[in-house]
Amino acid sequence: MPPMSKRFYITTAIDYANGAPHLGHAYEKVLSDVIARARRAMGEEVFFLTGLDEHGQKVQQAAIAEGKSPQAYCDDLAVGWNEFVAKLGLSNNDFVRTTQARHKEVVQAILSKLHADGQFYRAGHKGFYSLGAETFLTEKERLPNGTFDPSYGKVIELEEENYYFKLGEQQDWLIGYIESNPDFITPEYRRNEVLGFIKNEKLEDLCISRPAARLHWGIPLPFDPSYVTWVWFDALVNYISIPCAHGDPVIGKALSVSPGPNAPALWPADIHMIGKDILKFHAVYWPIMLKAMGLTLPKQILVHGWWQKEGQKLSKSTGNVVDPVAVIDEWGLDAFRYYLVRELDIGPDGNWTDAGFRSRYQSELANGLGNLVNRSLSMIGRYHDGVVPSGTHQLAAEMAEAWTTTIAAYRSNSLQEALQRTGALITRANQYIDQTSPFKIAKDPARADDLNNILYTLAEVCRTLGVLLWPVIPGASEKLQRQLGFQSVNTDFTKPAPAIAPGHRIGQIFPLFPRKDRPA
RNA sequence: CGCGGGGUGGAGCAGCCUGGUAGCUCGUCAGGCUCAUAACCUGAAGGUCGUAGGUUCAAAUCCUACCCCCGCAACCA
Repeated sequence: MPPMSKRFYITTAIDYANGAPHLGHAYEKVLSDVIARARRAMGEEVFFLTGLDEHGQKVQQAAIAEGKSPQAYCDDLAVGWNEFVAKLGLSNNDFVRTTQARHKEVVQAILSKLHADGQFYRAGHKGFYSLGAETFLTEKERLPNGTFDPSYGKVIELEEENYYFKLGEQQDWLIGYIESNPDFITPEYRRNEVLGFIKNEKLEDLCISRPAARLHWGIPLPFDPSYVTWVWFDALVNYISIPCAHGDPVIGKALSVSPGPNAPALWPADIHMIGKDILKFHAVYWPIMLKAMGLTLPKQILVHGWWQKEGQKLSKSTGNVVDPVAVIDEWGLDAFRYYLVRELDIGPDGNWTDAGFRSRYQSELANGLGNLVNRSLSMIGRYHDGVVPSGTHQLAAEMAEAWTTTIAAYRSNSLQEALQRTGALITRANQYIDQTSPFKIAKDPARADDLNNILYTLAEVCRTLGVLLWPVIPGASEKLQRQLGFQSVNTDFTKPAPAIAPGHRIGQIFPLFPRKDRPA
């Protein structure tokens, strides 16, 4: 066995276990999955991690409200989230839950190490505390007359001691790091946002504990069990606790844990995929935590935007939501994944419209890709008894162009562009059919060679489309390749698919994306 | 001055970093084709690229100011 090389390690943020999954969760997971699949297609070994953040006050309260123990509450939720992951067709290699022993052990090991290193100190804080919301209130929440909104219930002045992480005086090196690593935070405007923040504000030390008397649903501080760990110090650690559990040597060394045999090398992460709402935690706190632990920083924090629905903010209270499961059930997983990737580049906010979804499905998937494959294969069936003829590839240049540019786009995480590049080949092939008119040539036996060239060319184009689209629409890619008569699905970007052998017989033909002209 | 994003033909978007014929999907109009999922192809109409200045031989793209829309604002210890 060759030594395990560094794998491409990609994570999603872990979702907070206080409700059902929605479009935003689906989006981040699909983007990550497409990148993970594309990297595998490029021949890299990939480790793709997603999971659940299960500690915290809201979870504790929700559990009490349902009359369950917090763990039972989380266990029940985790079942639903795992079903969701399967529904999205994710190719994740693990699923972390922060209540798992393998995670908690690492969090405690880190806390012990940092405590021993003198990174923490204990101090008091005095302020207004809401008994109802179980949180300290700030001056911003104070009404002009000095009182607080009645929704906070009884508010008392409280003084409390907690543990703090020495975050201050850390910003100089971080500024330097971000400035000298332009790809660390992507897109660029998010990087600028972080730089603006840490240049203009003094970093305060970070409170990393909560008294267990107030919040017991958390990981106890190993050096003071009367406190539990602040949720972010718990949640962010999942990115290294799971590699550690798999035996990652770099993390093992930092935490003095010996790696197992055949342990995969994962850290540093290649991509942390996150939403713009948690940028500060990932771009400021997390790097400082890692440095304190003696670990290198992740290679890239990739920040995606948020969806609106019909130009309005997604909101449960107004019912302005997109239910990913309902969309998948109605339109299919591939159509759902395709729309998310095609409609919105990673970074900006996007707008989900039902009309837009229907339009992309109809024009690009059904009439574009689906119909091209269908008409191509149907002609091979009709004019050549379902056997791909040998011939000259007449769109070789265009196909090579699509191949190269699509893969380059995947490599730079420009997923939207990847689909546009592939789409250009679909358009070109449809033009080609019209220009060459194989359906006319087929009537003239003297032009059999011309016909063979066309049918062969179309078969090659269709197969290439199947390979290039696999990361985004794996289901349709597999169906396409099966219709082409291939038993095993080609998902290899490292070299163009081998020329279809003479005598190759296509499979059974059926529409890849059936049109939906009338309500079902 | 809290932070951030955006304003590109009727709709939704790309292009902006690395200035140099304004691109894509849909829609509209007119043709063509018939292999195919009433699909496909061609052509046309339609844009002062938010406004005003500036830099430049040249600005959607760089700079400045302004207007308008939108999101975020925390377990804020």
